[in-house]
Amino acid sequence: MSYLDELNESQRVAVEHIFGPIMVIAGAGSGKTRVLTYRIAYMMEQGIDPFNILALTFTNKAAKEMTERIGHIVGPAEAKNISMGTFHSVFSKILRFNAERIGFPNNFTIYDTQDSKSLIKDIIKELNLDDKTYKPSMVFGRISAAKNNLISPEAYLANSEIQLEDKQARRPELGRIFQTYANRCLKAGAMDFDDLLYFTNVLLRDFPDVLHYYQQKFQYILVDEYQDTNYAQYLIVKKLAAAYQNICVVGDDAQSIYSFRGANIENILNFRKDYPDFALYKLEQNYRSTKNIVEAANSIIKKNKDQIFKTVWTDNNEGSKIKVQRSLTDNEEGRTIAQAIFERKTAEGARYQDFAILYRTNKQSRAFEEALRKLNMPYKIYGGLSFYQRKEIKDLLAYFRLSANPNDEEALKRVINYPKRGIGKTTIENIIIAANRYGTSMWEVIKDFQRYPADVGSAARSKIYEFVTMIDSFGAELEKTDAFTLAERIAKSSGIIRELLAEKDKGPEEVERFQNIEELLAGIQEFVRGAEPDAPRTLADFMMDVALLTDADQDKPEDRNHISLMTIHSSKGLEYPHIYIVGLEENLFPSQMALNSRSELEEERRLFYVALTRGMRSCMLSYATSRFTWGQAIMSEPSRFIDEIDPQYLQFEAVSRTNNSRSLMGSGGFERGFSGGLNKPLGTPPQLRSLKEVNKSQTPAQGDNTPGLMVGHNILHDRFGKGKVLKLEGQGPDKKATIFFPQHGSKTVLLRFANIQIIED
DNA sequence: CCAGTACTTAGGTTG
DNA sequence: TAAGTACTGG
Repeated sequence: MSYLDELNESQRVAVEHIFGPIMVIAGAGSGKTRVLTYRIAYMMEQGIDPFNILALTFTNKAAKEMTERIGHIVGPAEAKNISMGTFHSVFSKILRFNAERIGFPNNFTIYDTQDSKSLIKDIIKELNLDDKTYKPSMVFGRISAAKNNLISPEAYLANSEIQLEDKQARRPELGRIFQTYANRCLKAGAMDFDDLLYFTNVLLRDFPDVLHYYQQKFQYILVDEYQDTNYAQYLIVKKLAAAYQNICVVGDDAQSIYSFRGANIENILNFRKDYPDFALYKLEQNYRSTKNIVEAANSIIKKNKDQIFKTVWTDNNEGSKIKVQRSLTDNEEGRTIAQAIFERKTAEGARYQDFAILYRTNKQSRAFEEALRKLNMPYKIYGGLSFYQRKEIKDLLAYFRLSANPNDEEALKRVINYPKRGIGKTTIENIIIAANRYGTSMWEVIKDFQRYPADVGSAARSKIYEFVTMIDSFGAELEKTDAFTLAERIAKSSGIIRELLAEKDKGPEEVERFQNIEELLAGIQEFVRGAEPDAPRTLADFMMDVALLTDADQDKPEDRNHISLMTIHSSKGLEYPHIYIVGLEENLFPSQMALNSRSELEEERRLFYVALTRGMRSCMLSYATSRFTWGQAIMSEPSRFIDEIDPQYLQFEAVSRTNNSRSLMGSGGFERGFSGGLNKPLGTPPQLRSLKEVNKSQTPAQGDNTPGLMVGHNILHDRFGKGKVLKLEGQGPDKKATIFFPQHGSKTVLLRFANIQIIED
């Protein structure tokens, strides 16, 4: 067993201790992943069936890498049989097997945050609540927190403490929104991210046979990043492990940075209570970073009160000191860092992938992006708006979702009138009203207006009928056709491709949109092609976990030669030879919102600790003295975290490198400020405004502007040019025509307004 | 019904 | 600044 020789003493003990509860407290860079992979490989060599192993990781990427590494030791075929993945992905699979038990279809949709917020927004409107007191993101946050603590809507409403709290905060209707939201998700056959945990717990709580089945299946459980699990995750793991108690949790309290989504450091303490005879191992030797970095990080984390005592140390070289870099503006910071990377790369012959720029908030990426592009250095931004969040992708996915689960309300609302097919806002609102009245989904209503009468005109009904027929026809193909063929067909016959093609010559963004659709289709093709002979590879299969994918997951090894830009949160678990922690300013890092309490500030400090410990050989800290926020330059002070590092590990570089002729004038930021002032539109003078209002009185023709217009006529429109009349409908002032314009596609216009001439040809 | 424009307002991190 | 909504003219 050669790999055991690659472990130090404490690592080896943790690997070989495979029965009973154990906790591994693993300092940053101490070989935690190595312990986990070797432990699983070791278990399998001891004869444990991979089917009986459950390994929960924090990201899909970590799961994938670990599966690969275990595969190298025990063989890929065997490694594949381990249940390894994020909580969300493993639980979503369990839920799909058992969905009908809890009243969901097994092809339930997973709502992403966007979907959830959009639904909440609609509900707030429907309940006639003020959307200023009930801001969708705040409401969503409350609901999410409730679910992470396994509080049902009913329990929420019944809990007098919560109710009092909401009343005092002047949002007494939160419980009702929560209840409505849960109801609508159920009707839509949809779960949000939190539901994946919440309902897994319900399933295991209410169905002893299911619990028993999974307890028998998962006789050996490993949990990575245990410090970032929330109450729901804690309880589920506890239930699953109850029968055999072969549970190994690995974590580092110093790297707990997800309390905002319910992560609870108490779980570490609870572990001691739940398994009093547990074994505790500490991994304290850091193999990743220089002495300077390790010591600097230690000197920071020492300032926190809440922590489990441990001493992280390293045998590595001392390394260079941590440079502190000041810039005048955020844009100059971008140039300075890009320049610094360029110089180091040249001096050391380093590769691009050796560098990472880490920031607190996604929006900071811009300055670096621009600077790197100017210097022609390849970079990749992780996080932010992911591929699957882009509008055009979500639109197409909405069609896929509808095909698999037509009750999916968010998908339906998204595409029932996209591309435009003349189903307007009022129509959609009335469908929702009807659906609510009959306690059913929007789809059921539009499928059968006889059964569920709705206030929808006959013109709209016929268009809806066409839409329903189309979705039905897609649905009928789901099981018969492979994912790629069907996806392509949907893209075409939904009109999305036509829509994007028509806009393609508008500009580079439109071209990119079209390419994104092509990329998605190519991805589906690969999904089908990469399938094992008898594995199901339908579009529904593809859709199963699309909602759970992130950008980092589709990172291909071949194109890794770039500088990485990401938030510190998403850098967790990664390492880079050279890192640049930027935007170290008060109110940005630590975030202004974290200044209210000690515990929040300590979490920011842990975040800084995580950032520092990503670095292997060098680390630079950077801040700017002024920064653009919402179009205004705001002065900023260096972060307290810089002062908190023992100065013996720091080297201050007071003068900015790019402080050359160009920036004397006041670099980027100020330039922007100036031109902003100069180009600022003068604003509409009051006189003009009132003139416009006068004009209003002499507005449009009461009736039809183009009498005698018939279907089939060729016409000339003042904006869209030549076209052919396809359809006429409505009477008097509401009379409208659907006209096909070769250059613009088909449009519906009100004849009262449209400037149309009939032409002969 | 559609498209262009004026106005408002964002608090941050992620599966 | 940038995105999202409300308004308005055709």
